[in-house]
Amino acid sequence: MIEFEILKESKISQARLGLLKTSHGIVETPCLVPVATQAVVKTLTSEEAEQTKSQILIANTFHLHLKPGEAIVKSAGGLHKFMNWPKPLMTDSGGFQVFSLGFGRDFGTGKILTPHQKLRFGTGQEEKSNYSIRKGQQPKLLKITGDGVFFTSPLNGEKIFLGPKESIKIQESLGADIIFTFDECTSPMADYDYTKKSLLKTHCWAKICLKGKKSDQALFGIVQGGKFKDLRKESARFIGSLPFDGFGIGGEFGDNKKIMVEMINWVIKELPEEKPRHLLGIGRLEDIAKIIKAGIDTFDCIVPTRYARHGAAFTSEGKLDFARMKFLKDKKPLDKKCSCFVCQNYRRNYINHLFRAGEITALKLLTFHNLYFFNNEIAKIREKIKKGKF
RNA sequence: GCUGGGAUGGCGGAGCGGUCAAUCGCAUCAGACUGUAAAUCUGACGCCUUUAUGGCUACGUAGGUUCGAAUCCUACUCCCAGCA
Repeated sequence: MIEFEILKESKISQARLGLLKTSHGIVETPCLVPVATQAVVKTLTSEEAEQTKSQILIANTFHLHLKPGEAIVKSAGGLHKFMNWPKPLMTDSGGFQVFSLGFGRDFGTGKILTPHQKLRFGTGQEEKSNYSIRKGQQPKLLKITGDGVFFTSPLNGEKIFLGPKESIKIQESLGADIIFTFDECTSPMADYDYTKKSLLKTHCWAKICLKGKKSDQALFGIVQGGKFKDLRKESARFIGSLPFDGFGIGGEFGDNKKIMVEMINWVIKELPEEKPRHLLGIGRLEDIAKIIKAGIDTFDCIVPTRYARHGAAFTSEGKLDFARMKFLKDKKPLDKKCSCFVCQNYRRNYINHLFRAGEITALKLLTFHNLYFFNNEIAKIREKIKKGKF
């Protein structure tokens, strides 16, 4: 079980300062939840992940079900022991893979359409959008049914069925502190009718998850509804009315950032104030301030970690690309304003050399720094909320 | 000195008569990445031109054969291997 204590609510925004108390420790919110899909923050040991000031991680039900299988994790004493992470953990339900291995894969889009993709595909709202996903349509490699989803394993092509009951059962075996309902994350290309039908399914699954859960883990219900205001509000009202321990806001966020913040506003008004709100899969640096101001308590995002592996360092000077040769002659620390161990001990020329030489340590150093940097930026925001300045 | 092999864009290396400004890899540059099929993907990469089914210069050097040569022939220069 968890307890959520709101320490302070901002008077100038919807932001709030809180404590999310779990049996594995307390999370100060607002807070980034780094992604540990396969029970690891890629490139880091759990000890290193802790040193980045990360307070809580999120692992993935679908991927851990495939490999190594929840039985292995359970017999190891649960996820915390398995990965030697003593702090709080979340598991995502596998609902995102309904999108990422489905329509996301088919059309090559993420959950926010880029301007280029918008031009190419339309948004699903326009009548003439040739590529919008309509009611009854199925992804190429998945079959989405009323009971759950038949996946094609990306590892070996095997058929895998995951529904609300299966997801909860797996998440109980994994043993995270906070688990999520099994949902369908919809595509930004889904039209109104598709989204509405999907929403009803997600709602039905949410009830099954709630009913099927036997453990004392905290269960968060997930709000869907895409970019459509009435559906978002309907979903928030419905999911918000159920006795969940907290709420996830998931799904697509249209084709621009303004809409994203607007959508969060629609949803949050309908959710019980006293419970924690988790925004699923959003967390670029430029988004973080906005979503916290909109009232988000926790959010997970692959940006600090994946971008690191692609050579990007987020610093007080902006985003630096360590795939570029120019840093070979740069003897400055990665970020002179950062106090992480990478910035204290290593210089840009060396990190650049390692990255360009294909050395895995470069990925570790950049991952470590990026997480530390993100966590630090968010700590500053918490400080501002405390002082009434955010 | 003789015999054999070779010289291709920043590098490595394909091509062996036309569809070749030249496969591919590396390097370089640019872009993408938001509940991780992601240490990944996309694009540019002789010069000029905003674009092209555009122009120019190119496959060691100099000639030649041919309607047409990176590709065939001759000479030269250099490199490599084996033998003296």
